[in-house]
Amino acid sequence: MVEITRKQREIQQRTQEILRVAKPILIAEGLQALTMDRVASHMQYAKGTIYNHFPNKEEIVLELAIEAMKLRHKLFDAAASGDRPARMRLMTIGVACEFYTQRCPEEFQVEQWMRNANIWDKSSSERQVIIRQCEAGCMQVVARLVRESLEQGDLPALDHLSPEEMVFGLWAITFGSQILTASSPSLEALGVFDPIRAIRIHCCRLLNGFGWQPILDEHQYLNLVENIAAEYFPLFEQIQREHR
Amino acid sequence: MVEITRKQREIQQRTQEILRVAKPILIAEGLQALTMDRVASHMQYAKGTIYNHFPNKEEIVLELAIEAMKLRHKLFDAAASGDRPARMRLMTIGVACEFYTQRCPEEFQVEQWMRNANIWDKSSSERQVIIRQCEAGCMQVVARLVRESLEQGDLPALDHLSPEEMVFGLWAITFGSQILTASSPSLEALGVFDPIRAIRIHCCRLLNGFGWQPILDEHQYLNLVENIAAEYFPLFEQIQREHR
Amino acid sequence: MVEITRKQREIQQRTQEILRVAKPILIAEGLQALTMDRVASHMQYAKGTIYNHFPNKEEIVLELAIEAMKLRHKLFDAAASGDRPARMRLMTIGVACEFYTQRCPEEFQVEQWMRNANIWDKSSSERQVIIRQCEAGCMQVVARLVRESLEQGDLPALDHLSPEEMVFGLWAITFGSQILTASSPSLEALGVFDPIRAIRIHCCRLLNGFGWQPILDEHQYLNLVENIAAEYFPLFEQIQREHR
Amino acid sequence: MVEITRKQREIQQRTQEILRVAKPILIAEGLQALTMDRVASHMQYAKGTIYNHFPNKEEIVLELAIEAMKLRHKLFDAAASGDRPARMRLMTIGVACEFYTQRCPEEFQVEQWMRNANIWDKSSSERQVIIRQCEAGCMQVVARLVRESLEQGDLPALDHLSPEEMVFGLWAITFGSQILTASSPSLEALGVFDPIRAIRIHCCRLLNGFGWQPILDEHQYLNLVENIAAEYFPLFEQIQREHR
DNA sequence: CATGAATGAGCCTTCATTCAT
DNA sequence: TATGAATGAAGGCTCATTCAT
Repeated sequence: MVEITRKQREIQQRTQEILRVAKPILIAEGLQALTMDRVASHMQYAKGTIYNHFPNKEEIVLELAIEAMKLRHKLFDAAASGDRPARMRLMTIGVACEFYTQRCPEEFQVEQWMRNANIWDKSSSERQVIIRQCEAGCMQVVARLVRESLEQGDLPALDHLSPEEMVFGLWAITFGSQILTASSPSLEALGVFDPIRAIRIHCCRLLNGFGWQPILDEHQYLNLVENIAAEYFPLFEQIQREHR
Repeated sequence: MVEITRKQREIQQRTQEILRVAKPILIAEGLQALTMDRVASHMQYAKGTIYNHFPNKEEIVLELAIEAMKLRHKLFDAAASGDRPARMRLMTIGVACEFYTQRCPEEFQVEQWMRNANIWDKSSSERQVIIRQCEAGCMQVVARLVRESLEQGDLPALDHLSPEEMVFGLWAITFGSQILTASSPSLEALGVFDPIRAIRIHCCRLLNGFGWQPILDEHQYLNLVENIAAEYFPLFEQIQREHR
Repeated sequence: MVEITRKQREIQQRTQEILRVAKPILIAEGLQALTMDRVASHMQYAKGTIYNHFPNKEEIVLELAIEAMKLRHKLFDAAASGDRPARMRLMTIGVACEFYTQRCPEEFQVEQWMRNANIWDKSSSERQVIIRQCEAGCMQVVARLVRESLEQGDLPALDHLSPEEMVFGLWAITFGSQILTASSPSLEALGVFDPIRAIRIHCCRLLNGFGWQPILDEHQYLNLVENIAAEYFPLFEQIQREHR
Repeated sequence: MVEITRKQREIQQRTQEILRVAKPILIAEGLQALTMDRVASHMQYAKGTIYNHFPNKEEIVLELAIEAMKLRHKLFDAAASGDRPARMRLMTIGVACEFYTQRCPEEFQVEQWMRNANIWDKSSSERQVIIRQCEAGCMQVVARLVRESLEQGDLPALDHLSPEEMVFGLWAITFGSQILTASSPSLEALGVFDPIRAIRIHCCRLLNGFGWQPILDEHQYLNLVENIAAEYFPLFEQIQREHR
C-alpha cells in the first residue's frame, strides 16, 4: 500500500514536471515548438516516458489548460465571496479577470491554445469533459450572482435572457477585448488607447443598461474598480502563489 | 499593351485559383493542413508555380484574410449608409456582423487564422499593412457613426472614452461572442441557448446604458433587429455574390 | 554587314554584362549561390536570355576563368619581358603571382572554382580547350625562361627534369601555398606567421638549389623582390585596369 | 554496464557504416551528390536515423576528414621514427605523402573536400577543432625534425623563417603538386610527364638550397627515395590496413 | 517502467531548364 | 530573339510515434 502510494506520488510528480517544462515552451514559441523531443531534453526523463504520462502533446496542452482554468475558478470563487452587494461582487469578478489576464498571462495564453481546433480534435474525451466542467464551474459562479440579484430585486427581471445568457454577454465582452488586445498589433493606431479602462466603462454602462442596482456613473465606477483592485489583488496573488 | 494585359489577367486568375483551392483546406482542416503540396495537388499547376505567386503559405492565408476583410468592409459600408438615425445604422452594422459570421463563415474563420502569431511572423510587411488598413477602415465606419451621434446630440458626451474606444467595446462583445460560439463546443450545456439573441440584447442594453437615443426596450429592439435583418440580408447577399 | 556587326557587338556586351553580374555572386557566395535567377534579377534581361548566351551556369564560371587566366597571362608576359637576367625575370613572375593573388583576389578565386570537378564535367569541351590553352600559355612563358637560362648557362643542365617540370615545381609551391593560406583558417596557430615571405625564401632556396645564377642569399633575395614589386606593381596595376 | 557498452558499440558501428557508405559517394561524385537520401538508400536505415548520428551532411564530410587526417598522422609518425638522420626521416615523410596520395586516394580527396568553405561554415565547431588539432599534429611531426636538425647542426640557422614556416614550404610544394596533378586534366600536354619524380627532385634541390646535410645530388636522392619507398611502403600498408 | 534509436511520411523550399508567346 | 511562368525532381530537415531492450 505504502509502496503503491509512493509510486503514485512519483508519477504525479513526473506529470507535474512535464507540465512545468512544457508550459514555457508553449507560451514562448507556440504549439509547433512544443515537441516531445524538446520536453524530454529539458528534463531527466526520456521521450518514451513522457508518452507514458500523456498519449500525445495535445493532451499536455489540455492538461495545462485544466490547471489554468482551475486557477481562474479559484479567483472567481474568491471574488464572488463575501457579503457585499451582488453587483459589487460581480465587479470583483471583472477585476479577477483583469488580474488573470495581466498577472497570469501564461495561464491566459494556455486557455487560448486550448481553443485551437487541432488540440480539441486530437485529445481524449476524458480531459475534454474536465475542461467543460471547469468552464461550467466558472460560468456558474457568475450566474449565481445574477440569480441572487434577480431574487433580491437588485436586477430587474430578464425577459428573454437566461442568467447564463446574461453572463455570456459579460464573458464575451471581457474575452473579446482581451483577444483583440493580444492579437491586434496596434490598437493604438486604431484610436484605442486604454482598452482596459474602455472595457471597464462598457461593463458599467452595460450593467446600468440592465438596471442592475446600484446604478453607478462612470466616475464612481472607475474609482470603485480601482478600490476593489487595490483590495483584492493581494488576495488574488496569494491564490496564484498557492496554485503551485 | 493588350498582350501585357492579357498575361497579367492570366496571372491574376491563377492567383485567384490558388486562393480558391487553399480556402476550403484552411477552413476545414486548419493551418497545419494547408500545405503547398496539397494546394498544388488540387489544381493543374505544380508546386513551384504556386511559389511564383506566393512566397510561402502564410502569405496565402494573409491574402485570404485581406479578401475577407474587404468583404466585411463592404458590408459595413452598406450597413452604415442611408438617412436613418445613427443608432439604427449602428444596429444595421450589428446585423452585418451577424450576416458575416453566419453567412460568410469561411471569411469569418479566415479572419481568425489571420490572428495567429505564426502567420503574422512569416509574412511580408506589405500584406500586413493592407490588413491593418482594412481593420482601420472597418473601425472608422463605426467610429464615424459615434462621432455623428455625439455631434447631433443622440449620444451624450463620453467623458473618458474616445469614439474608437466606444467602438472597441462593441467590437469586443460581438467578436468575443462569436469566438466563444465557435470554440466552445457546448454553449447549450452551459445554459446559453441562443447566443445570437443574447448578444443582441446585450448590445441594446449597452447602447441604452450609454444613453444613445432612441432608447429602446428589449422587445422593440429585437423586433427592429429582425426587421433590419429582413431588409438588409438581401442587400448583403448581393454584396457577397459580387465579391466573387 | 553593319547591321550584323552591331548585333554582334550587342551580344558581346550582353555576355560581358552577364559575366560582370555573375562574378561577385560567385566570389562572395560560391557556386551554389550562383543562380540563373539571381543573375537575371541583377540585370535588365530575363533568365531565358542568359540561356541564349550560356547553355548552363558552369559555362559562365568557365568563361570567367578564361578571363581570369588571360589576365594572369598578360601579367606573366609583362613580367617576363625586358633584358634582365632570366632569374630576375623569373622572380618578377613570382611577384606577378603575388600581385595576382593579392590584388586580383576575385580572378584568383575564380581559377579555384574552375578546378571544381562539377564544373569541368558539365561544361562544353570548346571552353575547356581554351582553358587548357591559357594554362599552357602561362606555363610556356615560364618554361621559355628556363630554356633560355639553360642555353645561356645560367642554369646547369637538368638531368631528369624537362623545363616544364622545372616550372611545375615552382607552380606547385606557389599555388599550394596560396591554397593553404586561403583555406587553412589559422596558419598562425600552426606557427606560420608570414606565409608570403616564407614562400619567397623557399623559392630563393629552391633556385639556389638548382644552381640558378645569380645565386642570391636570403637577404639579397628578399630585398630584390621588394624592389621588383615596387617597380612592377604599377605596371601590373595598369594591365589590370586595361583588362576591362 | 555491459548493457550500455553494447549499445554504445552498436551506435558506433552504425556511425561507421554511415561513413563507409558516404565515402565512396563523396569520392566518386562529389559533395553535391552526397545526399542524406542517397546515404540512407544505400543502407538498411532510414534518413531520420542518419540525422540521429550527424546533424547534417557537412558533419559527415568532416568526420571522414578527421579519419583521413588521423591516418595521415599515423603515417607521418611512423615515417619520422627511428634513429636515421633527420633529413632521411624527412624524406621518409615525403614518401609517406606520396603513399598517402597514391594509395589512399580517397582519404586524400576527402581532405580536399574538407577545405570547401561550405562545409566549414555549416559544421559544428567541435569537429572543426579536432580537424585543426590533426593538422597541427602533422605539422609538428615535421617541425620537430627541423628543430632537431637545427640543434644538431645538420641544418644551418634559418634567419627569417620559423621551423613551421620551413615546413610550410614543403607542405605547399607537396600539396600544390598533388592538387595540380588531380585537377589539371592534362599535365602531360603541358610538358609535365612525371610530376612525382619532378617534385622529388624539387624537394631535393630545396633542401640542398637550405644546406640541409647530408647534401645529396639528384641521382643519389632519387635512388634513396626509391629505397625508402621500398622499405616503408609495407609498413605504411600495414598502418593503412589497421586503420580499419 | 524507462529508454531512446529508428522510423518515414511529410514539410517547405530551391532551381536548372523548357517552351509558348 | 527575348521573355518569364511553369515545371517537378530533389534537397535538407522535422517529429510524432513505435518498440526492442
